[in-house]
Amino acid sequence: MREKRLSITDIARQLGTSTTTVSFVINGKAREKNISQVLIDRVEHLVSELNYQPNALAKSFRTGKTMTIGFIVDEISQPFFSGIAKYIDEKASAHGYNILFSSTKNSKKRGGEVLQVFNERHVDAFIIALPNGLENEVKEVIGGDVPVVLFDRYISGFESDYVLIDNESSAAEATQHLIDSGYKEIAFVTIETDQSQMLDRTKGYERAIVIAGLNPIVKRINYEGKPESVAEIAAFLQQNNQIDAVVFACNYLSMDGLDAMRQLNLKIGENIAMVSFDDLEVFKYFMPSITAIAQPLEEIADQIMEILMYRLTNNTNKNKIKAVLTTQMEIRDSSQFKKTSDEVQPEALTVGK
Amino acid sequence: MREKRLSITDIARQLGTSTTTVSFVINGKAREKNISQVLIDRVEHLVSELNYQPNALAKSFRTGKTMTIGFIVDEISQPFFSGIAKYIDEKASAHGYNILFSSTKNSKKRGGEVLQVFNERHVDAFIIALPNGLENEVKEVIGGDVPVVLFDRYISGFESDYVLIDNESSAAEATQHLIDSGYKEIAFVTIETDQSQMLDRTKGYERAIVIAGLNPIVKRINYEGKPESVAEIAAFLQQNNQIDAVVFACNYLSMDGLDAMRQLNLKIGENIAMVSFDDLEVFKYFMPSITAIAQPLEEIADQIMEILMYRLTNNTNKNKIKAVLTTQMEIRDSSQFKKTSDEVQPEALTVGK
DNA sequence: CTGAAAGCGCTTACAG
DNA sequence: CTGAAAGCGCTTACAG
Repeated sequence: MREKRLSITDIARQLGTSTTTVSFVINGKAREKNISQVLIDRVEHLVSELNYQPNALAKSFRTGKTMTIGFIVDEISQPFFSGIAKYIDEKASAHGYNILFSSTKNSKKRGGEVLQVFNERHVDAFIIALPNGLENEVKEVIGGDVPVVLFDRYISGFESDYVLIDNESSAAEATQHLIDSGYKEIAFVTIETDQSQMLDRTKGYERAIVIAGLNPIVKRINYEGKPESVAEIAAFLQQNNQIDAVVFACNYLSMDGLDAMRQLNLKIGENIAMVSFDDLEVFKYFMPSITAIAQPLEEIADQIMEILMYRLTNNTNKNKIKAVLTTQMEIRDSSQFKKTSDEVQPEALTVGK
Repeated sequence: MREKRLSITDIARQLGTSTTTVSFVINGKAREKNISQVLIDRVEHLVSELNYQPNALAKSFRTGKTMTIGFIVDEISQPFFSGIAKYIDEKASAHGYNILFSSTKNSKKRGGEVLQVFNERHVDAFIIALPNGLENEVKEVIGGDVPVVLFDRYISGFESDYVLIDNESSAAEATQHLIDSGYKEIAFVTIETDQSQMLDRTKGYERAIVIAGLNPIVKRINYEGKPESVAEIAAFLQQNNQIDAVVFACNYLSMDGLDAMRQLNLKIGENIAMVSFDDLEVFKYFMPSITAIAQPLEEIADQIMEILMYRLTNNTNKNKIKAVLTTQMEIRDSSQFKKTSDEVQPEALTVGK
């Protein structure tokens, strides 16, 4: 099928006209180029009769546009990223764009390579959750003429279009919710990182704790792998057994925390409360269900695509666009009002296994 | 940066040689084409000095190869598909390929469009979880000269390379496990579909049930959306309250089932046992943890890529390759040996909200 | 209003 | 051993 494909020359020849005319008609520039209606009709008729499809490769080569968007994230299989990917794909497809994706594994080296490869492929735009330390590569590789929208995290001092959520106030809200529910020893589990979203979440937690006159208890995991993380969280909770509530700073930490608490035989909602930053569908079905800060995935994707489409059609405005979206706290059973010790049903401890 | 790019002509001119020679050297054909070592060295030296990168678009246009693989699934955000995507990306990147993805939303129409668009973009190969009814489109659009590997499901009578799992025996094994654990009224919840993987899973369930002399109880959800599905499952469980165990045929049904059981206040592992076809990380941390059939994601991706690389380098072998992988049943608490009624702790019913 | 033609940056058959 | 040149299928400045 691919071999016998028609070219624009075939169409022009059959019509006794020029490729110029055919090209103009096909690309909807007929009016603007003052092609006569008769010719337009003849071209359109033959094109649809022969089901002629222009060769996208030739077109890309000629115009430099690939109708492709590079989507670069830490790991595509993380629910947050695959959720964003879903909506980005929907919206990009509607505009005739397709998504080329790759995961950086949170590695600067791998991130640089992906950036380079996608740039060589001439993607028309980039959507990136950028690993730290890659600012120069982004600037250099992309060289200013390709639209880039960063999301999930920002690089301070790095000018770019951004779509973010209000991490600080969301974390503060989650913490305040635990305070309001009567918890006094509220820990915050995050990762050892300089990624902005994690720092801002920590800041929000600390702000709420300090205002309430409580002691901040922050645990920073040096993330090397799931088993290590689970062990570290378990050790932390064991060594600080005064802790009555935990805010986990992102969904994989919440997961690791659930594993740790299970291993320690801690009963969520009984011995310990928790809130997860990032919601997952399952959290609703957990016993008890898990309170979570839900990021507005579709809205994030919407904003990203809106900015991108704007840049793609009109990149003269050099003012950077920064969208900061709000989150939604889904209050569930894991953060119920704190039971005093005599309210705890002793038999509860025997159940759930 | 993009504007001032060097072309192969620049290199040739600076070297006083021809583009032919430069092209041969760059593409590693220098030896084969008997280019003298002196010339090779001079070309390589200048290329690396100027950091010359061939224009990928020109190359694709000329050769028809895009070093791109089209990855088409129902929905990229489903954990099974994003998990496969993760490994496919890793392996494809290692071979210099990148992944263009799109979701079909399980729609024949949308699937056909994606197929068409990716084909026009000249992807070098396709990896597809094919919606039913799209066999002709695949055949027509792809036209036989582009490698295609189908996964997750097969289309009976449609010859192609496949990577599948042994759905029937996996479902039989899961069912048998429930039988062995003392359950007698074991239901199977699937969707109304003619997709092979779901039919095979149903077959496996029925086989085990019949051999054990039990009554098959199959519920087929006409999947229209999550709330409807949850409601249907809930109604089904309520109307058939003799059911003491359920096998859910895929991960989103397991999720919906968890929601339904929660609404009915059924305690998993107490009032009702369950096994999920498809494992999720969270199932390990559930209270109780959920027994699941785990598909070997990385192995599936490995097989897909192995077949693809074989086809991409040597597509003369017309015999189709069919890989059928085995699953792993992760036995957890949701399918514990059935408690007799006096063993059930009555207070359990008051816990978990 | 329309067409002849150059040119994008490669690859490769062909000639010597 | 090496190079001049055609050609892939488009787009578009230019001429009329």
